[in-house]
Amino acid sequence: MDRIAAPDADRSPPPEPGLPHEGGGEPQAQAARHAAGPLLIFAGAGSGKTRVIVYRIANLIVTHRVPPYRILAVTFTNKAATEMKRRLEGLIGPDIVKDLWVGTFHAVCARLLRRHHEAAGLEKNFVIYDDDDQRAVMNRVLKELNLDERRYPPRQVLSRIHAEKQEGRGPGEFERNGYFDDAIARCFEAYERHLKAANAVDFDDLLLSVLRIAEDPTSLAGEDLRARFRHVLVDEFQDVNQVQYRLVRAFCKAHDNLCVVGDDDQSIYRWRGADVRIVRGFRRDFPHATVVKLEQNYRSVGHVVRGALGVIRHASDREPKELWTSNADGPPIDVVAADSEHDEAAWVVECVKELIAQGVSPNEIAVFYRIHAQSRVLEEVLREARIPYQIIGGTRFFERAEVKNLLSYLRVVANPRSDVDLNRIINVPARKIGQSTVDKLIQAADLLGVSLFEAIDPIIEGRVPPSAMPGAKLEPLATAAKRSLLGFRDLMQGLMTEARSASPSALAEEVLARSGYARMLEQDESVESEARLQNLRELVQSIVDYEQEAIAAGEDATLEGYLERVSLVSDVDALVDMPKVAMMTIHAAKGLEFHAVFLTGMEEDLFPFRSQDPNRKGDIEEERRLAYVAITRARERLWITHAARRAIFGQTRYCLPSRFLADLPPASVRPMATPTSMMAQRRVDVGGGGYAASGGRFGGSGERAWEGRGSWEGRRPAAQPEERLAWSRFARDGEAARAPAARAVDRVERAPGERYVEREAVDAGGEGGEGVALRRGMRVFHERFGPGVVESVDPGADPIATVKFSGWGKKRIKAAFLRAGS
DNA sequence: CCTAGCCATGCTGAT
DNA sequence: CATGGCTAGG
Repeated sequence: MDRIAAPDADRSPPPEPGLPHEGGGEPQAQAARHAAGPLLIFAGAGSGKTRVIVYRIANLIVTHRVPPYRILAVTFTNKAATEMKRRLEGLIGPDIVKDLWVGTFHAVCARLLRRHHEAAGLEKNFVIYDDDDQRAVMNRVLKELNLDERRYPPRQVLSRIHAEKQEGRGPGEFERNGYFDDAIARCFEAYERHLKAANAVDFDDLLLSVLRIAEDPTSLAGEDLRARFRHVLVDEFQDVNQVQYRLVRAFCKAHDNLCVVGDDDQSIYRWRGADVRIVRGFRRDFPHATVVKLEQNYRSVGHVVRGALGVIRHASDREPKELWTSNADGPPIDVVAADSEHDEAAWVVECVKELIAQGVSPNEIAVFYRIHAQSRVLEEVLREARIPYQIIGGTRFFERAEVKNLLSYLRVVANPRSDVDLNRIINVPARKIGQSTVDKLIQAADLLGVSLFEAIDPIIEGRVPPSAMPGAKLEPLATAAKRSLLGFRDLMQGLMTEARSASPSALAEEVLARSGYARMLEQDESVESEARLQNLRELVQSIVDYEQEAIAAGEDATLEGYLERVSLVSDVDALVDMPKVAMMTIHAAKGLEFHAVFLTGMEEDLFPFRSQDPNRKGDIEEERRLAYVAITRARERLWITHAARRAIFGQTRYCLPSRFLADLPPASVRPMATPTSMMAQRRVDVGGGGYAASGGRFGGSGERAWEGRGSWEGRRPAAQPEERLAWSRFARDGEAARAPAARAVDRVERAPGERYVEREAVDAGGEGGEGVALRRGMRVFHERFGPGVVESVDPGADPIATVKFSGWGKKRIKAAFLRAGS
């Protein structure tokens, strides 16, 4: 009976495709056996695309005798790369696998760029600047150009620049429209100049630099890049940007042995330059391409597949395809109405507990959310319940201040020209080098045209080297500042000397000891300092891990090697196979699958997300595809939760269920409400005549395929009318809400114990209808637009309210046409 | 001239 | 609500 304890027992595995001894006429096998020329695989969610790539690589090596080092397989995360290697090792053995080029675009390009750094005008020890570093550079640039950072927010300027770079354009090709763009163009130019001076690259540069080399017909390095690979495979092809596409085309120029696997329905990275048109235009670019469609889903139960299809069916502009499955229906999707984010979290934890009690391993359970800010409440409740969990992303380990500080020390040791890193640590721990001293140092560096580190000696000695501009004059430093600066220089030089002989981990220990960083934290006996020390120990351990891995792979463990790896890992990659419940954003969930999935915060404005900032326009279509990705991660059990109110970004919002919920086929859904939510509901029923009698969209029909089936019914009976209400009354057609109007109930911030107070207020309110005052945050119902939330009210004899409706947006409505909604 | 504490202001998603 | 810029104190 227990399908939970044995998750995939009733699932037949897909046919084994593609190994030489295998026959098979399935699309999977066809794709795996395809040997030469362009190949496009449209792979629906759960159709086994990783399997196809793995078998195809094995086939190329075993049958077609392609040397492994001539094969490049690009994945989207390091985790996917690791998984791919693991599976290949089982097929063809570790010795062959270690010669393959498997990795993310960024990791592969970093490796190639180390090899061809000269062609890109970089030193071999270049460092990779992350978001924070980039912002620091941009702040300096804005200051240098005398631009007001209120008018030119560093984030926005950077995002413009990244957009350009992702299209393959440099400052020279920047198209200006108006004088605002002139400023951006100057920032762009200065930003590039600063990176270059610091011997640093950003993420875009990793790809762009390699691309420029690869597309250069005259350079030897370019020739090497174009001839290096004989087969190129790209996973998640729907999410490549122009630069990445040009890159793979350059790699394949000689032979067109390009195999791409993608699903336009899962394109969720448009905001970072991904261009779905690339996958859609592939057949135009490669008219002789073989096209294979994988449309059978082997992963999920029927209800989950149909739920996902319901959502994606409404997407405009998709490649025609129809995902299907022969898997059993399985349990329906539970759509759960909660009262608040706390109520939602409590529900999730209860369900998780139950799953674990059923024997489901915690690492087969995942909790998804749209944005990181949602994770905190969930985390608190899980911790309280002593359920092991792991948060993927968020305030990531490598973004913690202490971790970044230690890394900055190491990066300066590796590359003294890295100004951002030097600036970060020059006074950490505090060593009496304050802002004014640093300012003078920056000024000196600008004047002399050298890095901050190189400017230390000249400024201390007050001498101007002959290379400097004529007439250059340095701001004199106070004696105390000179001494501090000298101490810092000696510290760093000592560490650089140490680095020549010590291992990276030993060097890290030295940094902590000599810089006084460890002592600073030890002296402060606060809990935070304790945690920071622990994080630093963890970081040192990660260096040790790296060294051991490098030795095992027969490579040298270098500081540069470690720093590069650290710059490119994401937390998804760190997802360990320990029995922990995984919590992550949906973006991080792409490519993963779990037995049970909780998709939380399914509310308008949160998912689909809409920014407060009216200048930033969301993309509903991309949000829809994101919902599709989320749903298709679940193999068997899927809960989708939404809350009626949610405190987020420092304010309480009143929320409508997401429009995507209305797209789920009713027959695959089991609507529910948390106990607290039901209480809230009953209050309204008492006050206004109630929805209970109305039944609702799912009430009384024969649509409930789940009725009386499966062990879940017994444990969590859901067929009580009340429990369906909170969900059903927001069904898209608004049918459920034809019930007699409930009167105004303002649910603002009321503790559970206060609910009778509220009810009294309702009872005292007199007749329904006119006498009801509309208030901000109140839920209302309109005959045509359905349920909505009041945003503001223009008072008067005939008040007009601005109401936000699910799926309709904001409308101005006369209060007389509105009924209280709940 | 440095440092520590205060107040204010932006916030999706990630290699 | 967290980082960061700013001010007052040392």
